[in-house]
Amino acid sequence: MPEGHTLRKLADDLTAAFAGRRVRVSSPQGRFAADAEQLDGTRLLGAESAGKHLFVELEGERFVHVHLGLIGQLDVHAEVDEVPGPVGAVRLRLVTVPEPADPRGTAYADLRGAILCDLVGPTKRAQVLARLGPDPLRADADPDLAWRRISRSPRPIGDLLMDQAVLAGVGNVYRAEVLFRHRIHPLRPGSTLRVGQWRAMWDDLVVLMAEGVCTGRIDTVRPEHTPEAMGRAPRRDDHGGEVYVYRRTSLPCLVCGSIIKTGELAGRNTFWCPRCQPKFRSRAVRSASKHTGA
DNA sequence: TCTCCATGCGGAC
DNA sequence: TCCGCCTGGAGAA
Repeated sequence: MPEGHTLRKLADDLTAAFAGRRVRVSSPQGRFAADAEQLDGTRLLGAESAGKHLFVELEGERFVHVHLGLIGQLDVHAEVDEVPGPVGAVRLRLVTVPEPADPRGTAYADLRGAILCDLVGPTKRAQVLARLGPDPLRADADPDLAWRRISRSPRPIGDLLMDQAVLAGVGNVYRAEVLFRHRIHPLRPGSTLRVGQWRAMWDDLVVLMAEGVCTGRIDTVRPEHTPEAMGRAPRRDDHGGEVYVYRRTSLPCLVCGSIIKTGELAGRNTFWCPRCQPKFRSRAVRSASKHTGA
């Protein structure tokens, strides 16, 4: 279940296992069959991720554009002795072709359940990239582009962080966690943030997501809040990482002990601590309430 | 064994 | 705004 760090790791794994090698391309499920036939036997040049999008480049300026959506998965296997028969609905399968000059073992990759699997050219690829906001995992990303959108928008920051045109690669877990780490309520309007708060969140995402690429999990708790440091049981969850608020509804905040709240934002559940992330009140409201005692 | 829900998004309405 | 995608883990039955 992917946020940007998952896609980056998949792109790296695909590149390591397949780059420069000729591949058999098939679609056992059949939905990509016509495109697979066109690509079969060509050389795979590499893979890259942008936000939650993955592009696998093959000879002839052709790219397989993949988006895993919520339930898609891509399994990459390097150096296997034998390629097993496809299990389940495999939309796309890549298998390396042995070549005498290449001593590496066979690699294969299976794609299932993806929301998107299209064969595209460089123009379409460029269009997809142009629609995306800066990706904290890309060295060429410009956080000021995101700030321009955020600082002008009345939309809640929790909504803006999930908007891939504003910021690419952040999903529901990183959204909830980075807002907690910076003590920002998810409903706070983007236009009320200060630039320093945004830059701090961006810098944090750059580090957190890079760690996620290395570990394959989303860990966001600081050293003093790890299970070891606090003497508490580690989290047992399908994503495996240690987090402050994500899916911790009704549990006590690791920092202050308040009960974690949940609510829907941008069509998804989000989570926050009511004490660590106080509801934002504008200067005008604070000033008025000071006078009225509210 | 069944049912629900989930790190997401595009398209129909 | 809802539904489809059609996987897989958790908890209910």
